[in-house]
Amino acid sequence: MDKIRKYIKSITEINDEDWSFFSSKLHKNSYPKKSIITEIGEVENHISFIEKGIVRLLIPKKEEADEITYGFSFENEFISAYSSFLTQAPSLYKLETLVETSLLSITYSDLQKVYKHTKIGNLIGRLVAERLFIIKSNRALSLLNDSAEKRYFNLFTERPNLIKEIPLKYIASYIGVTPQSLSRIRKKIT
Amino acid sequence: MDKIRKYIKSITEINDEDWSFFSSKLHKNSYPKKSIITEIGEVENHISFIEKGIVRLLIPKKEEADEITYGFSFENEFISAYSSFLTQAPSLYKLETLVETSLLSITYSDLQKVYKHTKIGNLIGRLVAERLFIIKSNRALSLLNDSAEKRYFNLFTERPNLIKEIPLKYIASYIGVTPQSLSRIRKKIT
DNA sequence: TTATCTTTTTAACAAATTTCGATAATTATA
DNA sequence: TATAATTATCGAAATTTGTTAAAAAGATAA
Repeated sequence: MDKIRKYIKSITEINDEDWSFFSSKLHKNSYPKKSIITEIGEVENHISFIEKGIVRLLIPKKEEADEITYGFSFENEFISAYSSFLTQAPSLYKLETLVETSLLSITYSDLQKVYKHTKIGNLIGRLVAERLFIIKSNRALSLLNDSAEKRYFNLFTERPNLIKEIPLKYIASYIGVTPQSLSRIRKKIT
Repeated sequence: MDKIRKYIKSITEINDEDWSFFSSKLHKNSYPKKSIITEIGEVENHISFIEKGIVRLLIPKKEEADEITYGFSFENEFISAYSSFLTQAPSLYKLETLVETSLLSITYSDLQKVYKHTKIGNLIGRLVAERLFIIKSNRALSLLNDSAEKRYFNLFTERPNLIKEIPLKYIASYIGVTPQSLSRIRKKIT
C-alpha cells in the first residue's frame, strides 16, 4: 500500500478519511509472467496500480510475430484496458504480464463509489485521466511524426531498462515494424 | 452559450450556481479560415469549445506537403493543445482553423478556479479528459493496427462530411501517407 | 553437458510506399 | 473572364519495408 499512497500524495493532498475509504476498496493480486490480466472481448472491470512488474497491452494476430503491442506499463503507473473500463464496452486488446507482477486493483463499481462519496475522488480521477491522455497523445504523435528508427532511439534514451528486460520482438511490434526490420535498425545504429 | 450548456448537460447534471460561475469565465472568439489559434512553442493558455467550425492540429515541416496533421476537431468538441495546457510546457504542435470557426474559451487560471470553487468542476474535467483519452487511444491503435487504406475507409464511414470539406492533402497527412499515395487509395476504392 | 526450444540476425525476393516529374483539374483572384 | 495558384492525379524509378526461410546465438531443462 505504500507505493500507491506515495503516488497519490505526489498528485494531491488527501485526508485520512478519503484515503481509508479508497484504500479499503483496493485488492492485491500477484501474477506470474505471461499471465493474462484482461482478455479481449471482456469488459474491463478494474483499474490497477502496478506495485511491481511490467504489463503489456496487445492485439494478437494469427502468428505470434504479427501481434501488435499497443503499449507497456511499468511500476508506479495505473494500468487498465482503460477505454473498455470507461465505456464498459468489450475490450479490443489484451493485458498480459511480461514479468512477475503485483497489482493493486479497484473495481468499476467501487471506483464510482469513490467518485461519489469522497471529496478527492474526481480530482484524482481527473489527474489520472489527464496523465493517461498525455501518454497516448505522445504515442499517437510519435507514430505519425517519427521514423521507426527515431522511435527506437527514443525508447533507448527514455527507458534504457526496457531494452534489456523486454524481448526485441515485442519492442518491434510496439514501434510498428517487424522483428527483422528492427534488427536492421539496430545494426544500423551500432 | 446554448450548445456548450447542452453538451455539459449531456455529460452530467449541473446546478445554476456552478453553471453561472463556469459560464462567466467563457469568452467567445471568431476566427476566419486558416487562422492560427495556438502557435508552436507557445504555452497553451486555453481550452475551447467549438461552437462552429473545424480545427486542425498540425506539425509543420519544410514543405507544406510534409506537414503532419495530428488531428481534427469539430463542432461540439473541446479543443486545445491539451498536452501543453496540462503540463504548461511549450506546445509541440499548432492549432489552425480550416474553415470559419467560433470558439468559447476558458483560460488555464480560470479553469483552476472552476476546479477549486465549484462542486462539479473536477467531475466535468475528468469526463472531458476521459473522452479525449479515448480519442487519442483509438488513434494510436489505428496507426499501429490498420493499413492506410483501412484508416481512410474508417474516416469515410465515421465522418463522411470530413471527406467533402477537407482538402485531400490534409487527410493524407492525418492518415500518415503522401497525397499521391492517398490518391491511389481513393482510386482503388472507387 | 547435451539437447531442445526460443530469440535474434541475416539473406534474397516480393510488395508497398515514397520520390520526382509532369500534367490535369479545381479554386481563387486580379 | 482570364490568369494565377493551389490541389489532385498519374507513371516510372528508387527506396523502404515486409515475407519467407535459414543460420546463429541465447536460454532452459533434462
